[in-house]
Amino acid sequence: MNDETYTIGALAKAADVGVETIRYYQRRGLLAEPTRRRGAYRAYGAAELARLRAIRRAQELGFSLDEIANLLALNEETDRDKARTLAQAKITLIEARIAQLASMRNALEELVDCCRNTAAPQPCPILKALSG
Amino acid sequence: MNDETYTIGALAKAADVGVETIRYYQRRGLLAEPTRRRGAYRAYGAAELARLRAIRRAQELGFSLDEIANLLALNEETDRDKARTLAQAKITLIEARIAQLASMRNALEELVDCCRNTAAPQPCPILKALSG
DNA sequence: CTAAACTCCGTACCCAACTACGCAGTCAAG
DNA sequence: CTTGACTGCGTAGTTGGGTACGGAGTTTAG
Repeated sequence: MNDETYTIGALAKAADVGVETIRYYQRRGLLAEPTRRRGAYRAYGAAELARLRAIRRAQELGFSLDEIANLLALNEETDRDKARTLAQAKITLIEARIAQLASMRNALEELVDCCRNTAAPQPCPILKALSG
Repeated sequence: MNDETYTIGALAKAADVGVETIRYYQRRGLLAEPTRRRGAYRAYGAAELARLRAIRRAQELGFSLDEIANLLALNEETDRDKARTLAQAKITLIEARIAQLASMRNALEELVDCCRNTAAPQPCPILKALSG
């Protein structure tokens, strides 16, 4: 366990993911199957750690694993346009989702306000709105 | 097919859901199993149609089927506080999700802007940000 | 009366991204 | 050299909200 090679467990700890997650990424083709060390254990290096961290960063930006596979296959110099297009498309989707959530929130707030401003014998405006 | 009873297919069409969705809601306990008409077919009425519509409205407000089951079990007069509490909690969750999405969008926009403002020989800032 | 359309039921499958399980083989410390 | 942790592998289960399938039986229009 020097600074060049990790077992799967050490890599998982370093990248703060589960061992099964790494195996899963390999099955999905998101992470290359590494060379095997003595015996049959996988041996990983700094490149795999960096890639796992890149996957996590991309996830935090909202990309799916399929999209991440595409992104990470791009060339940093020659595929700038492709990367920007993918990012822009993701922004559009995120904004659509935000708008949808905002309209849910507004509708709910209206109902809650209405509920607060009417007295007890009247039926609940929230439940009323649902039932018809 | 008069105006009092529906077969499952007619009800599905009236509520704009699939036949399988109705059967699924019954399995989940969200919709009561109706009395059977002549033969072994289910016979539905206006109450079931109203309930399906209520389920769809609640879904549009962001509630899960489990939450909807709870909501629809509430009494419109005596459970006002419970309904308001549930709605308020949902608003809080929605706002948290919106904040998360907004921060994704901001990070992506920063990268896209950066990408647009740097020239071709430099590596793509988006891909750079991912890889480290 | 027959054929089409509908309904019955249970069960399996879909999406995404894991997570769990079980048992055999391997490795490192004492 | 043993013990216990770790790893290998394939397969199955999770969540949520359904959808699809297949082989019955039922209904209804012509």
